[in-house]
This record gives sequence, C-alpha cells and structure tokens, in this order.
Amino acid sequence: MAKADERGITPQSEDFSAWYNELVLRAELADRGPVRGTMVIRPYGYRIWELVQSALDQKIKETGHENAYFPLFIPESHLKREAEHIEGFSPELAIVTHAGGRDLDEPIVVRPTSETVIGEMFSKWISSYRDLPLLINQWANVVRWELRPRLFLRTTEFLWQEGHTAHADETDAIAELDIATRFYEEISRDFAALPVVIGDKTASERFAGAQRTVSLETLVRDGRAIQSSTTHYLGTNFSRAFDITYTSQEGAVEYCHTTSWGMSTRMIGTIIMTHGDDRGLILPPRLAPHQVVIVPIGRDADLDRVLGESRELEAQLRDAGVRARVDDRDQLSPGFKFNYWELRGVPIRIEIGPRDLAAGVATVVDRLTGEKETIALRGLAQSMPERLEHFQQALYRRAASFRDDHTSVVDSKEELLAAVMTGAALALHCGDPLCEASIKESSGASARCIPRDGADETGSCAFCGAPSAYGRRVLFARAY
RNA sequence: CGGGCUGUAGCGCAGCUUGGUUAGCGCGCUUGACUGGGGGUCAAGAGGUCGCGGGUUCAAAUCCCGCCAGCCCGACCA
Repeated sequence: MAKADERGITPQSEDFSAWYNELVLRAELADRGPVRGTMVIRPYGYRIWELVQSALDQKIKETGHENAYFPLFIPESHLKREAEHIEGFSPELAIVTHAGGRDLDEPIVVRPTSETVIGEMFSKWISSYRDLPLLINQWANVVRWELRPRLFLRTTEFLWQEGHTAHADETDAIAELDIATRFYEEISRDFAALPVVIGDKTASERFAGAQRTVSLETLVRDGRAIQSSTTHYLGTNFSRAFDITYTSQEGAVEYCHTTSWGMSTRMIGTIIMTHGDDRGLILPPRLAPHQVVIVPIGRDADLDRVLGESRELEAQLRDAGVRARVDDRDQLSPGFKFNYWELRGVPIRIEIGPRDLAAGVATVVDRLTGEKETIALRGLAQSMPERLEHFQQALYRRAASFRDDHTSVVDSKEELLAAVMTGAALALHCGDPLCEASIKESSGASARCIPRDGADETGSCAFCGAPSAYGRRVLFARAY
C-alpha cells in the first residue's frame, strides 16, 4: 500500500484503493469489525445512510409499498427450493449448525437475501386476485461471505432495503420493475448526485433465479463501474418454488409473478468514489450530515464576538432548513478545521473572523471548486438553500462529464480492450455468454448492462465479429 | 483458493541482516503558557504481554518451526 503523506491521504492517481480505504477510515465513516469483512458504520457514515434511507423510504411508501420485517434465519431447505437461487448463493452463505448448546437437526442459513422466507409467507397470505398486488419492503441486514471484502462496497454483513412484490401477471410485475427503477434513479440523481446508466443485465450477469435484472450503474473515478442498485423480475420461478398462487376472477388457480429490488450501504461507497478528490470526500448537499460548517476565527474579546455571530448565523441557517454547525472547538487552529471538514466533504464552509465582522461579511468557501467569496452576513442564511442546490447540481454535472469523458463507443476488439482500461465501452455484442467470458478473461471487464436509452443499432460483435444481439450497444467496464 | 506484503504504544513506522542489559521516532493524547484567516510553538507528562505457541541460546522484537489475523492484486461476487 502506498504511504500517505503525514497529514493528507494517498492521492487517487497514485493508488486509488489506498485513497479509498484511508478516506473511509480517516473521515470516520466506518471502521473494520473484529470479524473479517465486517464493518462498523460510525456516526458520520451512518447519518449519510439515514439520509438515504429517509429519502428512499418516503418514495417506497408513496408508491403504495408497506414496510415489514422478516426473520434473519432461513431453513436451509427453503433456500434449496429454487435451484438457480441456491446455486448462485451457496458459496457465500453463513450457516448456523449449532445453537442452544447442541447441533441442529437442520442447518439454518443467515439470510443472504430474503426471497425465500418472504416467498414462504406470501404463499400463506395470497389466495385471491383481490390480494394482489402485494407490495412489501423490508429494511434489514444480510450476510454474504464474500471472498474479497471492501468497506461499504462489499462487506460480509451489510444493510439494505429489499422490496418484494407479487403480481397477477407479467405486465403488472414489469410495471412494478419500472416503479422501483424510477425511484432508484431519483435517489441516485437527485440525492446522491450520481449519473447512472440503466439497463438490463445480460443473462450471465443476472440475479440468481431472475428472468430479468435491471441495474443502475455508476462510473467511479478510477474508471470502474459499480452497480449501485438493482431490480429483478423473477417471473414465476419463486412462486412455483413456494407455491405462491391465487385464484383469478375467472376461478382459475394461477402463479403469481414476483419482483425484488434492493439498494444497500454500497451506495455510500459509490458516492465516495464518484465525488471524492485528493482532499477527501465531497458530499452531495442533500445527503450531507452537515451542509454548512461555520469556522469562527479569533481570540479573546474577538472570539466572543465572532462566536456570538457564528451562533446567530447557525440559528438563521437552521431556520432556513440548512443542516449547519459551528465548529467551536477552541483548541484547534482554523487551518486544521479547514482540512478537517474538507476531508469530511462538507459542501460549504463559512469563515467568520474579526476582519469579516468589521465589514459585516463572511467568507464562504465551496468544497467543490475551492473558491472563496466574501458575502454580506445579512441575507446569507436565506440564500444558502439556493447555493446548496447549485452545489448539488454542479456536483452532478461534474460526475456526468466524467462519465461521458470516460465512456467510449467502440467497434473493434482492440478499441474495446483499450477503452475498458480507463473507463467504460459501448459495444455491439453477440450475446454469447462464452464471448462475454472471454472479454472478461482478456480485460477484466464485464457486461454491466444493456443501456435502455441506447439507440437502435445492429452490426457485428466488437469482440468476436458474430452478428450482434439486443439491437443496441452493451456497456462494458471493469467493475466493483 | 493462488500470488505479494504486514503484524512492535491509539495511528503510522524504525529497529531484525550481524541476538546483548533502560525497545525508539513521528503524529495523536494529558497539563500549562503563548498562539489563531490553510494542518501553530515551546515545556512537562502518560502510554508497550514487540500477533500467538513452541524451540535454539547464558541471553530473543531480532534466529528456527508451527499457528493465527489483517491488507493489496487475482479468482469469486444479487
């Protein structure tokens, strides 16, 4: 691992991984737990998660879903009922075989996801077309024993939200997919300032047991893609396995069509890697625990006046609906505090010193551009929501240009392989899983999704030359 | 599971090659004074089963064997 400068963090360009790890730890977002791959989410990181949660929970409820809670433990036999599902998950299961002081008759799985328990319950709860659609969401922790953990991006245990719905037919289930995809898109764009590429997964990248998987992909600053959330149309695979049936209006017994969809604490890792720079985090205002930090500067009598003015401004900002905080720690120098809050990604910093006070102004500093402005104290608080909104949009635009600058349209094997070294590639593909596998083998890149907003296009596969499938280009990138 | 690396104070590390008596350094922490617009200065302090177990030796952080843990790069990964 590259060594950080005494005070700063390793630059992104030198070692992105080291940058990321140091940042997560130094910004006090999270710490490693005692069991390999586990993570303690510290208050600053957890607050970001709470802000994601409340925004998403509101959208989930507005669209008619209800929250519920299902058990952490699942009988192993349940998981085995859907063949592809168990096959996909078995390598990463944590299984309890001993409890209550003795060996268990049947092993119990710690949920890696809840399709099976929820399916079991759905089959009891649904009997008529009048019971449909059934729209349930759960906020929970899940456990997946991944081989290579990374803080927030892939932890042994993580927090998420998982939506599970049952519908009378495919049309209704697909409409549900669109609803879930839309609110993930809105959370990503409007709250996390993440430009996403949305599209279906290819067959080999689909969720275990799904007929369709739609993913939201983000391109982060080292040129890799990350799936920040995903929705699945499960067809009748799970309803056949768990006997989720209903009697239709015509009196026939039919299988339900089910969906599931999730967004996890990985979102925080995505935000870090999309927006962060060599000075630290840059948080989108709508998800920032502190949107504005006020640093009072001065001593003795000056300090009293400056602190008083800072507190007054803090109160005004709060009245204006801004999450503001005065950093009144008197043992720390202003310069220390500037770096401290920049590392933590606070969008706007306001400095108030004797010179400012004498002129009735404050110094306002933008975390994204580093620009300092002198602004009259009068009216400053009232204008802050608009300033934060501009910041939010500028952050989104910057990420969108980065994505565009690092996405190439490619038509040959050579171009494809070159493009994925520094970003994403849009290529026609034959649709053959074996061809996908060999792209992965030669470049490390995988098919992220088939972007739904791509233009209609056919031709030959950029990699192998066979006729293209899908009628559109496929997004390839190395991924987290 | 392969390849590489690392375990010494809260954090980051030196010391190990060539064993030696009180195990160092920087940051952080505590107290005080001065300071304060980009990571302040000085002074005085506190803080250690050198990852664990065994072995060699008069003597082990240092040499040997075994184990454990963690990180990085792969493989794997709704």
